[in-house]
Amino acid sequence: MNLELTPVQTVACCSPLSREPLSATEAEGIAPLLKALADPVRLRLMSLVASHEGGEACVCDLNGAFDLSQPTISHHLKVLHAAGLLEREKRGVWVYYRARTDALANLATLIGGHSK
Amino acid sequence: MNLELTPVQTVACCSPLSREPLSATEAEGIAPLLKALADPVRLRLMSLVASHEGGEACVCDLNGAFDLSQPTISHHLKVLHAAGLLEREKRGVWVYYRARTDALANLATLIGGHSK
DNA sequence: CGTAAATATTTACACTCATCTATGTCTAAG
DNA sequence: CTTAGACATAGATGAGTGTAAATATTTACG
Repeated sequence: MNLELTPVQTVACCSPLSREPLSATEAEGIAPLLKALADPVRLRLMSLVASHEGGEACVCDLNGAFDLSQPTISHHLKVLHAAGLLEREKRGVWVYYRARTDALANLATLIGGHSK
Repeated sequence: MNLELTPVQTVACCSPLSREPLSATEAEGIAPLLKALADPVRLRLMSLVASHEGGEACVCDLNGAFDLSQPTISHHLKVLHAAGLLEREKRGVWVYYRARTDALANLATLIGGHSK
């Protein structure tokens, strides 16, 4: 039912914001990625995972950092995963999330346009 | 009525996502900036303004690029301005918007963390 | 002053979203 | 098989958001 390619692929295919105008389809591909990051809880989740030892963290590590219910954290992780910003891997009873640093780097290049 | 500091100032004061965990207050300061960008129309608006000749564009230049009513474009510009991503300057009958490239650069550094 | 043009504000509404509670699924251990 | 723990899903609710229509504000020019 979904005809879109993953946001991660989308963000890698266009020049920085200030170089040339974004097309409508490009913008519609990138916006979901930013929308996934545009939440305080998800920002902290990304930061926690990305800065965690080994570049990964299990949900049990993350739940404690927030004053939110476990399903809420699970929901936010799902959003970040759906956007392609987090990778999931189940090991035994635990689920580990790893940050997609390439996606973050591409996004940063698109926004800041520091080089290419 | 608003007791918060501008998001532009907020984003400049913390290390990249993958260096150390974001605090709750930091995340709440940065999220509005991303939320302002997390819309296809606003992304294109930022791109149009930033890539326009002279780094600025008047609303009359922007309205035509979209299939939306003028008040809607005005609304989106207001959101970007409130977030500190656009500067406003009225010259005669026209209003010119200029992209806050420093804010974009800071945001990119925070997300991508390419250096410091 | 009066009119026209450029842009902003207000109001209203449909839609999305963040969160909770309750429940389900999977894995490991007795 | 049963029980417990880790994580996900489902459904509900209240708050927020994108859009349009109508209206207001500002500026330029006769």
